[in-house]
Amino acid sequence: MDPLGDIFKRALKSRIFKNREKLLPDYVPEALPHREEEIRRIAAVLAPSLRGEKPSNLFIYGLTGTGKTAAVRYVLSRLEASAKEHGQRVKAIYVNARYRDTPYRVLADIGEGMGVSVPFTGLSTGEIFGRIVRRAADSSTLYIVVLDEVDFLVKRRGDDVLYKLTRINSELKSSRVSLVGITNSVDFIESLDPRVKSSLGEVELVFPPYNAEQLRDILSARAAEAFQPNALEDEVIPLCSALAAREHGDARRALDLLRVAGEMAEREGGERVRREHVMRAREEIERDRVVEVIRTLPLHGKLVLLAVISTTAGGRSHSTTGEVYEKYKSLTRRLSLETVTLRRVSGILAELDMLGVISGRVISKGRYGKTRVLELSADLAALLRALSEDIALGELVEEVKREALGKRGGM
DNA sequence: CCTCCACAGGAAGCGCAGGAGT
DNA sequence: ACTCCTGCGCTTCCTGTGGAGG
Repeated sequence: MDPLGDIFKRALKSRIFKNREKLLPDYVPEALPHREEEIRRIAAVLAPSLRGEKPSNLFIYGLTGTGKTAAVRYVLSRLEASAKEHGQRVKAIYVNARYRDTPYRVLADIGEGMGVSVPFTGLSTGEIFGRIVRRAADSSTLYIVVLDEVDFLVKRRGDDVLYKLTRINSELKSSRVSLVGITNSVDFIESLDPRVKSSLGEVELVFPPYNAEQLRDILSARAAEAFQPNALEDEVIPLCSALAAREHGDARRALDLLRVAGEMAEREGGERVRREHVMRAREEIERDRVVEVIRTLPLHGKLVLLAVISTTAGGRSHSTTGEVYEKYKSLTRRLSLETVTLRRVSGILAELDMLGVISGRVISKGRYGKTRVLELSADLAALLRALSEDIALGELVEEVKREALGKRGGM
Protein backbone atom coordinates (compact mmCIF):
# COMPACT_ATOMS: atom_id res chain seq x y z
CA MET A 1 0.00 0.00 0.00
CA ASP A 2 2.48 2.54 1.22
CA PRO A 3 5.91 1.28 0.26
CA LEU A 4 7.70 4.33 1.60
CA GLY A 5 5.91 4.49 4.90
CA ASP A 6 8.10 1.81 6.33
CA ILE A 7 11.29 3.53 5.30
CA PHE A 8 10.14 6.86 6.63
CA LYS A 9 8.99 5.38 9.90
CA ARG A 10 12.33 3.75 10.40
CA ALA A 11 14.20 6.93 9.52
CA LEU A 12 12.16 8.97 11.96
CA LYS A 13 12.94 6.74 14.82
CA SER A 14 16.38 5.31 14.42
CA ARG A 15 17.47 2.70 16.86
CA ILE A 16 21.06 3.23 15.88
CA PHE A 17 21.67 6.94 15.44
CA LYS A 18 20.89 9.74 17.80
CA ASN A 19 22.49 12.34 15.54
CA ARG A 20 24.26 11.05 12.49
CA GLU A 21 25.56 14.49 11.49
CA LYS A 22 28.04 14.46 14.32
CA LEU A 23 30.02 11.93 12.33
CA LEU A 24 30.25 14.01 9.18
CA PRO A 25 33.64 15.48 8.30
CA ASP A 26 32.76 19.15 8.77
CA TYR A 27 31.26 18.89 12.21
CA VAL A 28 33.36 20.62 14.84
CA PRO A 29 32.88 18.97 18.23
CA GLU A 30 32.89 20.65 21.64
CA ALA A 31 36.21 19.15 22.53
CA LEU A 32 39.07 17.77 20.49
CA PRO A 33 40.78 14.96 22.38
CA HIS A 34 44.56 14.80 22.03
CA ARG A 35 44.78 18.17 20.39
CA GLU A 36 44.80 20.24 23.57
CA GLU A 37 48.40 21.27 23.12
CA GLU A 38 47.95 22.30 19.49
CA ILE A 39 44.82 24.24 20.35
CA ARG A 40 46.66 26.06 23.09
CA ARG A 41 49.45 26.99 20.72
CA ILE A 42 47.07 28.27 18.06
CA ALA A 43 45.16 30.23 20.67
CA ALA A 44 48.41 31.70 22.02
CA VAL A 45 49.36 32.90 18.55
CA LEU A 46 45.97 34.43 17.81
CA ALA A 47 45.25 35.83 21.26
CA PRO A 48 46.87 39.26 20.73
CA SER A 49 43.90 40.06 18.51
CA LEU A 50 41.87 40.42 21.70
CA ARG A 51 44.01 43.41 22.58
CA GLY A 52 43.56 44.77 19.10
CA GLU A 53 47.04 43.75 18.00
CA LYS A 54 47.73 41.86 14.83
CA PRO A 55 48.63 38.23 15.54
CA SER A 56 51.59 36.62 13.78
CA ASN A 57 50.84 34.77 10.62
CA LEU A 58 50.53 31.06 11.27
CA PHE A 59 51.30 28.08 9.13
CA ILE A 60 49.99 24.64 9.97
CA TYR A 61 50.79 21.36 8.36
CA GLY A 62 49.98 17.73 8.95
CA LEU A 63 48.53 14.73 7.11
CA THR A 64 44.82 14.42 6.30
CA GLY A 65 42.60 13.69 9.25
CA THR A 66 44.95 15.00 11.92
CA GLY A 67 42.54 17.63 13.14
CA LYS A 68 44.09 20.76 11.63
CA THR A 69 40.92 22.31 10.32
CA ALA A 70 38.86 21.33 13.33
CA ALA A 71 41.41 22.78 15.73
CA VAL A 72 41.59 26.07 13.87
CA ARG A 73 37.84 26.39 13.61
CA TYR A 74 37.48 25.56 17.26
CA VAL A 75 39.91 28.27 18.32
CA LEU A 76 38.41 30.83 15.98
CA SER A 77 34.87 30.37 17.18
CA ARG A 78 36.00 30.75 20.78
CA LEU A 79 38.12 33.72 19.85
CA GLU A 80 35.32 35.53 18.10
CA ALA A 81 32.99 34.92 21.02
CA SER A 82 35.55 36.18 23.49
CA ALA A 83 36.32 39.22 21.37
CA LYS A 84 32.66 40.12 21.25
CA GLU A 85 32.46 39.86 24.99
CA HIS A 86 35.32 42.30 25.39
CA GLY A 87 34.17 44.70 22.74
CA GLN A 88 37.01 43.95 20.35
CA ARG A 89 36.23 43.61 16.69
CA VAL A 90 37.76 40.40 15.40
CA LYS A 91 36.48 38.65 12.32
CA ALA A 92 37.54 35.25 11.08
CA ILE A 93 37.27 34.42 7.40
CA TYR A 94 37.56 30.82 6.33
CA VAL A 95 38.35 29.87 2.74
CA ASN A 96 38.99 26.37 1.51
CA ALA A 97 41.26 26.65 -1.50
CA ARG A 98 40.44 23.17 -2.69
CA TYR A 99 37.01 24.31 -3.73
CA ARG A 100 37.80 27.96 -4.34
CA ASP A 101 40.78 27.30 -6.47
CA THR A 102 41.28 30.49 -8.42
CA PRO A 103 42.77 33.73 -7.14
CA TYR A 104 39.56 35.49 -8.04
CA ARG A 105 37.34 33.23 -5.99
CA VAL A 106 39.64 33.25 -3.01
CA LEU A 107 39.83 37.01 -3.04
CA ALA A 108 36.09 37.27 -3.62
CA ASP A 109 35.44 35.09 -0.58
CA ILE A 110 37.78 37.11 1.56
CA GLY A 111 36.21 40.33 0.34
CA GLU A 112 32.76 39.02 1.05
CA GLY A 113 33.81 37.96 4.50
CA MET A 114 34.95 41.51 5.12
CA GLY A 115 31.68 42.92 3.95
CA VAL A 116 32.97 44.26 0.66
CA SER A 117 30.46 43.87 -2.13
CA VAL A 118 31.96 41.66 -4.78
CA PRO A 119 30.18 40.81 -8.03
CA PHE A 120 30.63 37.20 -9.15
CA THR A 121 32.57 38.36 -12.15
CA GLY A 122 33.65 41.44 -14.01
CA LEU A 123 36.39 42.72 -11.76
CA SER A 124 40.07 42.11 -12.17
CA THR A 125 41.80 40.43 -9.27
CA GLY A 126 43.73 43.64 -8.80
CA GLU A 127 40.52 45.58 -8.30
CA ILE A 128 39.16 43.21 -5.65
CA PHE A 129 42.50 43.26 -3.99
CA GLY A 130 42.39 47.04 -3.90
CA ARG A 131 38.94 46.98 -2.34
CA ILE A 132 40.08 44.53 0.28
CA VAL A 133 43.05 46.68 1.18
CA ARG A 134 40.89 49.79 1.41
CA ARG A 135 38.37 47.98 3.53
CA ALA A 136 41.03 46.68 5.84
CA ALA A 137 42.53 50.14 6.12
CA ASP A 138 39.49 52.05 7.23
CA SER A 139 37.81 49.41 9.31
CA SER A 140 38.54 49.00 12.96
CA THR A 141 38.08 45.27 12.68
CA LEU A 142 40.97 42.83 12.82
CA TYR A 143 40.69 40.10 10.25
CA ILE A 144 42.02 36.59 10.53
CA VAL A 145 42.00 34.90 7.16
CA VAL A 146 42.25 31.12 7.13
CA LEU A 147 43.38 29.55 3.89
CA ASP A 148 42.70 25.86 4.19
CA GLU A 149 44.45 23.50 1.79
CA VAL A 150 46.49 26.35 0.34
CA ASP A 151 48.62 23.88 -1.55
CA PHE A 152 45.79 23.47 -4.05
CA LEU A 153 45.74 27.13 -4.88
CA VAL A 154 49.49 27.37 -5.21
CA LYS A 155 49.82 24.17 -7.19
CA ARG A 156 47.37 25.37 -9.79
CA ARG A 157 47.92 29.09 -9.80
CA GLY A 158 51.33 29.81 -8.36
CA ASP A 159 52.06 31.70 -5.23
CA ASP A 160 51.57 35.29 -6.30
CA VAL A 161 48.14 35.52 -4.65
CA LEU A 162 49.74 34.42 -1.43
CA TYR A 163 52.45 36.94 -1.96
CA LYS A 164 49.90 39.68 -2.44
CA LEU A 165 47.99 38.66 0.63
CA THR A 166 51.09 38.69 2.78
CA ARG A 167 51.75 42.16 1.45
CA ILE A 168 48.38 43.60 2.48
CA ASN A 169 49.81 44.73 5.75
CA SER A 170 52.74 46.53 4.26
CA GLU A 171 50.33 48.61 2.23
CA LEU A 172 48.59 49.72 5.39
CA LYS A 173 49.74 52.05 8.12
CA SER A 174 48.41 49.73 10.77
CA SER A 175 48.30 45.98 10.29
CA ARG A 176 44.84 44.57 10.27
CA VAL A 177 44.97 41.20 8.58
CA SER A 178 46.63 37.98 9.70
CA LEU A 179 46.86 34.82 7.72
CA VAL A 180 46.54 31.23 8.79
CA GLY A 181 47.66 28.76 6.14
CA ILE A 182 46.82 25.07 6.37
CA THR A 183 48.25 22.32 4.18
CA ASN A 184 48.46 18.55 4.00
CA SER A 185 51.67 18.35 2.09
CA VAL A 186 54.80 18.85 4.08
CA ASP A 187 57.14 19.68 1.23
CA PHE A 188 54.75 22.39 0.08
CA ILE A 189 56.44 25.10 2.12
CA GLU A 190 59.74 24.46 0.43
CA SER A 191 58.19 25.21 -2.95
CA LEU A 192 57.15 28.70 -1.93
CA ASP A 193 58.78 31.94 -2.83
CA PRO A 194 61.18 32.68 0.06
CA ARG A 195 59.48 35.98 0.74
CA VAL A 196 56.08 34.32 1.10
CA LYS A 197 57.63 31.56 3.12
CA SER A 198 59.17 33.82 5.70
CA SER A 199 56.06 35.95 5.98
CA LEU A 200 53.46 33.19 6.11
CA GLY A 201 55.57 30.96 8.27
CA GLU A 202 56.17 33.41 11.10
CA VAL A 203 54.92 30.67 13.36
CA GLU A 204 54.76 27.06 12.21
CA LEU A 205 52.88 24.20 13.76
CA VAL A 206 52.93 20.50 12.91
CA PHE A 207 50.05 18.15 13.60
CA PRO A 208 51.32 14.60 14.10
CA PRO A 209 49.11 11.64 13.10
CA TYR A 210 46.96 10.00 15.76
CA ASN A 211 47.79 6.53 17.02
CA ALA A 212 45.18 3.82 17.52
CA GLU A 213 44.68 4.62 21.16
CA GLN A 214 44.06 8.29 20.48
CA LEU A 215 41.68 7.46 17.67
CA ARG A 216 39.78 5.31 20.12
CA ASP A 217 39.27 8.26 22.43
CA ILE A 218 38.14 10.45 19.57
CA LEU A 219 35.67 7.88 18.32
CA SER A 220 34.30 7.16 21.78
CA ALA A 221 33.63 10.81 22.40
CA ARG A 222 31.99 11.26 19.03
CA ALA A 223 30.02 8.06 19.24
CA ALA A 224 28.47 9.18 22.51
CA GLU A 225 26.97 12.14 20.68
CA ALA A 226 26.06 10.39 17.48
CA PHE A 227 24.70 7.00 18.49
CA GLN A 228 21.90 5.83 20.69
CA PRO A 229 23.12 4.43 23.98
CA ASN A 230 24.20 0.85 23.57
CA ALA A 231 23.98 0.92 19.79
CA LEU A 232 27.60 -0.15 19.38
CA GLU A 233 29.05 -3.50 20.23
CA ASP A 234 32.18 -3.23 22.33
CA GLU A 235 34.64 -4.19 19.65
CA VAL A 236 33.38 -1.70 17.07
CA ILE A 237 35.33 1.34 18.18
CA PRO A 238 38.64 -0.44 18.78
CA LEU A 239 38.30 -2.03 15.37
CA CYS A 240 37.61 1.23 13.56
CA SER A 241 40.55 2.81 15.37
CA ALA A 242 42.93 0.01 14.52
CA LEU A 243 41.94 0.06 10.85
CA ALA A 244 42.34 3.82 10.56
CA ALA A 245 45.59 3.84 12.50
CA ARG A 246 47.07 1.69 9.80
CA GLU A 247 46.18 4.40 7.31
CA HIS A 248 48.51 7.00 8.79
CA GLY A 249 46.21 7.78 11.71
CA ASP A 250 43.49 9.47 9.73
CA ALA A 251 40.65 10.45 12.05
CA ARG A 252 38.37 11.32 9.19
CA ARG A 253 38.77 7.81 7.87
CA ALA A 254 37.94 6.39 11.27
CA LEU A 255 34.79 8.49 11.55
CA ASP A 256 33.76 7.51 8.03
CA LEU A 257 34.08 3.87 8.93
CA LEU A 258 31.98 4.31 12.01
CA ARG A 259 29.31 6.24 10.16
CA VAL A 260 29.06 3.88 7.22
CA ALA A 261 28.96 0.90 9.56
CA GLY A 262 26.13 2.60 11.42
CA GLU A 263 24.27 3.28 8.20
CA MET A 264 24.56 -0.36 7.24
CA ALA A 265 23.22 -1.56 10.54
CA GLU A 266 20.36 0.87 10.23
CA ARG A 267 19.50 -0.10 6.68
CA GLU A 268 19.24 -3.66 7.80
CA GLY A 269 16.96 -2.61 10.59
CA GLY A 270 19.39 -4.00 13.14
CA GLU A 271 19.62 -2.81 16.69
CA ARG A 272 23.34 -2.65 17.12
CA VAL A 273 26.40 -1.99 15.01
CA ARG A 274 28.49 -5.10 14.91
CA ARG A 275 32.03 -5.99 13.97
CA GLU A 276 30.84 -7.39 10.71
CA HIS A 277 29.26 -4.07 9.74
CA VAL A 278 32.60 -2.37 10.16
CA MET A 279 34.33 -4.88 7.95
CA ARG A 280 31.71 -4.44 5.28
CA ALA A 281 31.85 -0.68 5.66
CA ARG A 282 35.53 -0.82 5.00
CA GLU A 283 34.93 -2.79 1.83
CA GLU A 284 32.25 -0.41 0.69
CA ILE A 285 34.41 2.63 1.29
CA GLU A 286 37.27 0.98 -0.54
CA ARG A 287 35.01 0.00 -3.44
CA ASP A 288 33.70 3.53 -3.75
CA ARG A 289 37.21 4.86 -3.79
CA VAL A 290 38.28 2.42 -6.48
CA VAL A 291 35.26 3.22 -8.62
CA GLU A 292 35.95 6.92 -8.28
CA VAL A 293 39.62 6.54 -9.13
CA ILE A 294 38.87 4.46 -12.19
CA ARG A 295 36.08 6.68 -13.38
CA THR A 296 38.46 9.61 -13.65
CA LEU A 297 41.20 7.62 -15.33
CA PRO A 298 42.00 8.52 -18.94
CA LEU A 299 41.18 5.88 -21.55
CA HIS A 300 44.68 4.53 -21.88
CA GLY A 301 44.94 4.34 -18.12
CA LYS A 302 41.94 2.03 -18.14
CA LEU A 303 43.41 -0.05 -20.93
CA VAL A 304 46.67 -0.44 -19.06
CA LEU A 305 44.78 -1.49 -15.97
CA LEU A 306 42.83 -4.00 -18.01
CA ALA A 307 46.12 -5.34 -19.32
CA VAL A 308 47.42 -5.72 -15.78
CA ILE A 309 44.30 -7.61 -14.78
CA SER A 310 44.61 -9.85 -17.79
CA THR A 311 48.30 -10.63 -17.31
CA THR A 312 47.96 -11.27 -13.60
CA ALA A 313 44.96 -13.55 -14.05
CA GLY A 314 45.05 -17.25 -13.47
CA GLY A 315 47.74 -19.18 -11.67
CA ARG A 316 50.37 -16.48 -11.45
CA SER A 317 49.38 -13.32 -9.70
CA HIS A 318 52.12 -11.00 -10.89
CA SER A 319 53.48 -9.72 -14.17
CA THR A 320 56.00 -7.22 -15.46
CA THR A 321 55.94 -3.93 -17.31
CA GLY A 322 56.99 -5.57 -20.57
CA GLU A 323 54.24 -8.18 -20.42
CA VAL A 324 51.66 -5.58 -19.58
CA TYR A 325 52.79 -3.43 -22.47
CA GLU A 326 52.44 -6.28 -24.96
CA LYS A 327 48.99 -7.09 -23.65
CA TYR A 328 48.05 -3.45 -23.70
CA LYS A 329 49.08 -3.17 -27.33
CA SER A 330 46.94 -6.12 -28.34
CA LEU A 331 43.92 -4.78 -26.45
CA THR A 332 44.39 -1.40 -28.08
CA ARG A 333 44.63 -2.92 -31.53
CA ARG A 334 41.31 -4.63 -30.97
CA LEU A 335 39.70 -1.23 -30.51
CA SER A 336 41.58 0.21 -33.50
CA LEU A 337 43.20 2.84 -31.33
CA GLU A 338 46.68 4.27 -31.41
CA THR A 339 48.98 2.96 -28.72
CA VAL A 340 50.95 5.14 -26.37
CA THR A 341 54.66 4.63 -25.82
CA LEU A 342 56.31 2.36 -23.30
CA ARG A 343 57.47 5.40 -21.42
CA ARG A 344 53.90 6.53 -20.93
CA VAL A 345 52.71 3.09 -19.88
CA SER A 346 55.52 3.03 -17.37
CA GLY A 347 54.24 6.35 -16.08
CA ILE A 348 50.65 5.13 -15.97
CA LEU A 349 51.72 2.08 -14.00
CA ALA A 350 53.47 4.35 -11.52
CA GLU A 351 50.27 6.40 -11.21
CA LEU A 352 48.10 3.33 -10.69
CA ASP A 353 50.51 2.31 -7.98
CA MET A 354 50.20 5.66 -6.26
CA LEU A 355 46.43 5.46 -6.47
CA GLY A 356 46.58 2.14 -4.65
CA VAL A 357 44.99 0.14 -7.46
CA ILE A 358 48.04 -1.95 -8.20
CA SER A 359 51.31 -2.37 -6.38
CA GLY A 360 54.69 -2.79 -7.94
CA ARG A 361 58.28 -3.04 -6.86
CA VAL A 362 61.34 -2.72 -9.00
CA ILE A 363 63.53 -5.79 -9.11
CA SER A 364 66.57 -6.83 -11.09
CA LYS A 365 66.67 -10.10 -12.97
CA GLY A 366 70.35 -9.68 -13.66
CA ARG A 367 71.25 -10.80 -17.14
CA TYR A 368 67.60 -10.51 -18.02
CA GLY A 369 67.22 -6.89 -17.10
CA LYS A 370 65.44 -4.83 -14.56
CA THR A 371 61.71 -4.41 -14.34
CA ARG A 372 58.78 -3.60 -12.15
CA VAL A 373 56.87 -6.56 -10.82
CA LEU A 374 53.18 -5.79 -10.62
CA GLU A 375 50.18 -7.18 -8.86
CA LEU A 376 46.66 -6.00 -8.19
CA SER A 377 46.09 -4.48 -4.81
CA ALA A 378 42.41 -3.68 -5.14
CA ASP A 379 39.49 -6.04 -5.28
CA LEU A 380 39.25 -7.68 -8.70
CA ALA A 381 35.45 -7.66 -8.91
CA ALA A 382 35.30 -3.98 -7.95
CA LEU A 383 37.88 -3.11 -10.58
CA LEU A 384 36.04 -4.96 -13.30
CA ARG A 385 32.73 -3.44 -12.39
CA ALA A 386 34.21 0.05 -12.42
CA LEU A 387 35.89 -0.58 -15.76
CA SER A 388 32.72 -1.89 -17.35
CA GLU A 389 31.18 1.54 -16.83
CA ASP A 390 33.26 2.84 -19.71
CA ILE A 391 31.45 2.11 -22.93
CA ALA A 392 34.55 2.88 -24.98
CA LEU A 393 36.05 -0.38 -23.77
CA GLY A 394 33.17 -2.35 -25.19
CA GLU A 395 33.46 -6.11 -25.01
CA LEU A 396 37.00 -6.12 -23.72
CA VAL A 397 36.05 -5.89 -20.08
CA GLU A 398 33.72 -8.86 -20.37
CA GLU A 399 36.42 -10.87 -22.07
CA VAL A 400 39.08 -10.10 -19.53
CA LYS A 401 36.60 -10.83 -16.82
CA ARG A 402 35.85 -14.27 -18.18
CA GLU A 403 39.54 -14.87 -18.62
CA ALA A 404 40.33 -13.81 -15.07
CA LEU A 405 37.45 -15.44 -13.26
CA GLY A 406 37.40 -18.49 -15.51
CA LYS A 407 40.98 -19.43 -14.85
CA ARG A 408 40.70 -18.70 -11.19
CA GLY A 409 37.44 -20.55 -10.71
CA GLY A 410 38.41 -23.46 -12.96
CA MET A 411 41.53 -24.36 -11.02
C1' DC B 1 85.41 -7.68 -12.82
C1' DC B 2 82.93 -6.11 -16.63
C1' DT B 3 78.70 -6.29 -19.68
C1' DC B 4 74.59 -5.53 -21.02
C1' DC B 5 69.56 -6.55 -20.46
C1' DA B 6 65.00 -4.35 -19.69
C1' DC B 7 63.44 -1.49 -18.04
C1' DA B 8 63.09 3.04 -14.36
C1' DG B 9 62.32 7.53 -14.31
C1' DG B 10 64.10 12.69 -15.15
C1' DA B 11 63.83 16.71 -18.56
C1' DA B 12 62.01 19.23 -22.20
C1' DG B 13 58.60 20.20 -25.08
C1' DC B 14 54.28 19.66 -28.03
C1' DG B 15 49.26 19.97 -29.17
C1' DC B 16 45.09 20.53 -27.36
C1' DA B 17 40.99 22.03 -24.50
C1' DG B 18 39.04 25.08 -21.57
C1' DG B 19 39.02 29.08 -18.87
C1' DA B 20 40.37 34.06 -17.94
C1' DG B 21 41.54 38.59 -19.31
C1' DT B 22 40.79 42.41 -22.55
C1' DA C 1 35.75 38.02 -30.67
C1' DC C 2 40.31 37.73 -29.71
C1' DT C 3 44.46 36.41 -27.45
C1' DC C 4 46.92 34.59 -23.44
C1' DC C 5 47.58 31.13 -20.01
C1' DT C 6 47.40 26.76 -17.83
C1' DG C 7 47.01 21.79 -17.05
C1' DC C 8 47.04 17.39 -19.06
C1' DG C 9 48.19 13.48 -21.69
C1' DC C 10 51.59 12.38 -24.30
C1' DT C 11 56.24 11.88 -27.01
C1' DT C 12 61.25 12.15 -27.57
C1' DC C 13 65.51 11.74 -25.80
C1' DC C 14 67.95 10.79 -22.14
C1' DT C 15 70.86 8.85 -18.24
C1' DG C 16 70.82 5.38 -14.52
C1' DT C 17 71.03 0.70 -12.48
C1' DG C 18 71.12 -4.51 -9.86
C1' DG C 19 72.89 -8.45 -10.83
C1' DA C 20 73.34 -13.15 -14.01
C1' DG C 21 76.26 -14.55 -17.21
C1' DG C 22 80.41 -14.36 -19.55
